[in-house]
Amino acid sequence: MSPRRSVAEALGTRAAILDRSVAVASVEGLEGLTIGRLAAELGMSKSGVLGHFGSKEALQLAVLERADGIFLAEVWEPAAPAAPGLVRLRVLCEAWISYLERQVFPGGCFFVAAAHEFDGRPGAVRDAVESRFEAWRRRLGKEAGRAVDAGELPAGTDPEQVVFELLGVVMALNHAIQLHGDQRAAARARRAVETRLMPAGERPA
Amino acid sequence: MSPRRSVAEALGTRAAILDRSVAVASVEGLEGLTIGRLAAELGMSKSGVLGHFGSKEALQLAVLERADGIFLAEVWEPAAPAAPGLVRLRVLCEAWISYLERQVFPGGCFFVAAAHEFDGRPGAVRDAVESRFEAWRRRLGKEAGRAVDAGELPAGTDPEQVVFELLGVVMALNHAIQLHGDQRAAARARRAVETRLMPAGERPA
DNA sequence: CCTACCGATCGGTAGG
DNA sequence: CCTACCGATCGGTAGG
Repeated sequence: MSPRRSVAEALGTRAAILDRSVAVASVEGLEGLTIGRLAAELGMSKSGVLGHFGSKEALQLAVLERADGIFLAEVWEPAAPAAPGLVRLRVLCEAWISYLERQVFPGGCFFVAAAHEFDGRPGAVRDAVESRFEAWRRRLGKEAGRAVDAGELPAGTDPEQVVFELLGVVMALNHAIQLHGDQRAAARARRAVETRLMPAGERPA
Repeated sequence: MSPRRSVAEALGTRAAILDRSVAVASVEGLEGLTIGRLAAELGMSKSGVLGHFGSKEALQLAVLERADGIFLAEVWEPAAPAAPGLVRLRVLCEAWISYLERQVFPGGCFFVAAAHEFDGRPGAVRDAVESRFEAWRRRLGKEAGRAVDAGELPAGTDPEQVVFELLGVVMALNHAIQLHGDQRAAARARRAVETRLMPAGERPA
């Protein structure tokens, strides 16, 4: 009848564990995230940490969900008010580049890192990462398709091709920042996006 | 005066360890590569494996060197006979795409994976990965520069911008193959390279 | 949420 | 190249 911790306190603890986990996993990876280290950093026991999730895999899935919330708040939401089609696609790309430039996650894009870590290991974590990317590509593809339909991009442009190339630009930027600490890369990424999203009729000869 | 194993046998063992290591690390990562697992798979003792390298980090560096040899043989050497400039750059990109399509390393591009694994951890492995990428970017940049100088690419084209964008295309391809098993991605990558390496004067309006 | 514990595995060493 | 071993750490559980 009188739990030692209130529901609010338990939720606060859970949130604190997830915040710390996102920060650690961003740099060390979702496997490098260990219960023991997490417990020590939070001044808790290992079983105290694990009790909130049940298993390491469940913790990893919760961390992924938390990271997705941050990503959507940083990249998708700022673009939502923009006009659908080419304008929104450009705003999305700018928010995406800015998210990497500002190092919202200290280890770079959380999902790109998770994709590389888990693409060779079947399981729930891999499936979750894959479905996040698919959802994101659908979102971008929808805007690219609208831009083509509205005549803002050249007729015959394949929206999925555009999304593929934009994803590549962002991955190259993430790589340049994280591995080389290259600050000029953001300007390169912006230039590449600009070229790729040049409106119909404005292409240079 | 009479070692239990001849020098040739020791070199053969070392090569066998490295072959196995490259295959494992390609999928599980350079940290996921463990001495104990390697020993079990090779029917050796842990100290037998470790004796050839001295430490896990030294093993990782040797594995990286081995992977680099494979990469150069698969991607650089086929392009060496091609004419310098735009032709060689195109042949390089085709070999690079083919290397990913054929999954020369079962886990995808060894260096992209290693970059993500180590970009947040200072040390000799990280430095080695970074210098491999720099060498590769210099090679590509040199060909791109020649193509610009020869008028094969539009005047004013920034060779480093070209390299940045090509790296992005390849990274997007690697991602699509490894995470999504998307076989159409190679065609997308070829299309993107073709657009990016369109000769001066052949750009569509 | 804790203490106390489990078996497994890690990288590495001693000594041969 | 082996056996035998080291301390440390892993994810997870029992019991409270």
